[in-house]
Amino acid sequence: MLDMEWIRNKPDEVKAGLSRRGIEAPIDRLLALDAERRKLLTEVENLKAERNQTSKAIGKMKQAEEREQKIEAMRQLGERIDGIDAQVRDIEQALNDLAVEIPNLPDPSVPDGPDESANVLVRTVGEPKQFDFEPQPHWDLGPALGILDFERGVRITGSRFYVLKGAGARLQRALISWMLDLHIRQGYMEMYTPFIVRGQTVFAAGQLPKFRENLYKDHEEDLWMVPTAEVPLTGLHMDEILDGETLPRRYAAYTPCFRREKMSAGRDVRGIKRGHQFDKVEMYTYSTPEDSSQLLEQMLEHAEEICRQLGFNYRVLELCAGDLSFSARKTYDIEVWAPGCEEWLEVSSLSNCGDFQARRANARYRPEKGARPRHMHTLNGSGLALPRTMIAVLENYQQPDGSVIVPEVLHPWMGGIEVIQPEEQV
RNA sequence: GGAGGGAUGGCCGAGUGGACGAAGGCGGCGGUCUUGAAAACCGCUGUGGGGCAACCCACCGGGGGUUCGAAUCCCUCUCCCUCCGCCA
Repeated sequence: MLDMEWIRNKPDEVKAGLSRRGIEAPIDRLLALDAERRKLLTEVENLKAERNQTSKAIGKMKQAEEREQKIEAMRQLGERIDGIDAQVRDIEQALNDLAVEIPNLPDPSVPDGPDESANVLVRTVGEPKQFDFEPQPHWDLGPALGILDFERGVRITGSRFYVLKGAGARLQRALISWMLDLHIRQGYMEMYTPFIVRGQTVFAAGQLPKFRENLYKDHEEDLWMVPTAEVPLTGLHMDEILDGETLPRRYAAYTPCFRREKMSAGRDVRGIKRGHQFDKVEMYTYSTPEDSSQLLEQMLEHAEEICRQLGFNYRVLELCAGDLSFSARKTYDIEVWAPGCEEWLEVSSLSNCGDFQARRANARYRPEKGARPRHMHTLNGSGLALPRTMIAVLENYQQPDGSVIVPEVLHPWMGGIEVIQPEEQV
């Protein structure tokens, strides 16, 4: 949610920012409603002041005649007040309906561009791994090793679901544990959150009301399955006022993520790259407005550390204005090279959302004792998305015989498995 | 799922429809006293909105209603607690 006061004072800047995203928001309509709202508010508040004052006096009146006369006058005044109040409510509803659909403004440092083709390559780290044989894609490797089962996933649930088996399931769990432990060393507090949340929480993160069709929802209750840990972590401090000295606060959480992705049916159908359910370890930071830019760079570094320790060849992209997601004002993506399916896989997306989500969540902090509360800034970033990390591990560490070497950093969690060999009896 | 009880300011805890934005206590901040500290005493101590100065409006879990006037009465929803049932 954008700051109404800012829209009122700098409408041209707001329009310019939104047009960089390729969006023409109804700012003028918003301003007209806002002016009307304030006009009516001033009017009705004056009437209420009069009513309050007279009602107080009525309580002390002795003469029945004067008393009755005033009561009648106030009854009529009350009707006028009710009428104007109803108008104000309608206007506020209309105002809100418009405001909640307007995306965040891009940070001034974000490059121009209409879509992903204009994203800027920040750096590439490492070289594509060289093989003296033809590297296989994971959708061949995994089933051959008996650690990845598409047929049974489809049988249980439907298309785009799969089962990880044996060392495959264990490898994913090892990645989760290792990444969480690394994030703890990087200064994050590990969190375990609910995986289904109320609509208000989804709204706070920005996925509602606009992206309803991408979410799974309980059929009779207002409960939604999380599309990312970003959602419960944004909800964590809803309606709170935190002590400024406790910022920044860094949280890391493992959650499954559920996405209907109706829009993307037909894309990336092969393999485990894009499913309706996937696991992710997420980093999240609450910060002051002053620190958030620098903290985004830090979180990027923290995610890159994972890629480096896994020995990946990866690249960092900065998203252009037209490719930013709804709540973000600046975003970096990290992509790793998968030699089997021969593509760059987005394993992480790190965003500074500024005060956009905090405003929707009413999450504030007090800079110092006695000072007025301000909205915090929120930042989120994957560290990392599991299926794509699994793809990169399998495809980069494969050997000519189809076995896969387990990266050394994961050994403590693999129970002695250093090479994944074909499983028996699966 | 069934029965009952509750929800008040940072916390605890009062509150007969008009004197309550709300007693009292705790905590916090400032001051007096003191060489310093403690104690004692005095004062201040919520959020949002409109004007953006004085001031005004709203908020006592959420929403709706009764009334000239609601923390206080009515309806409804949510959440919490206790007991029973069921379960991991």
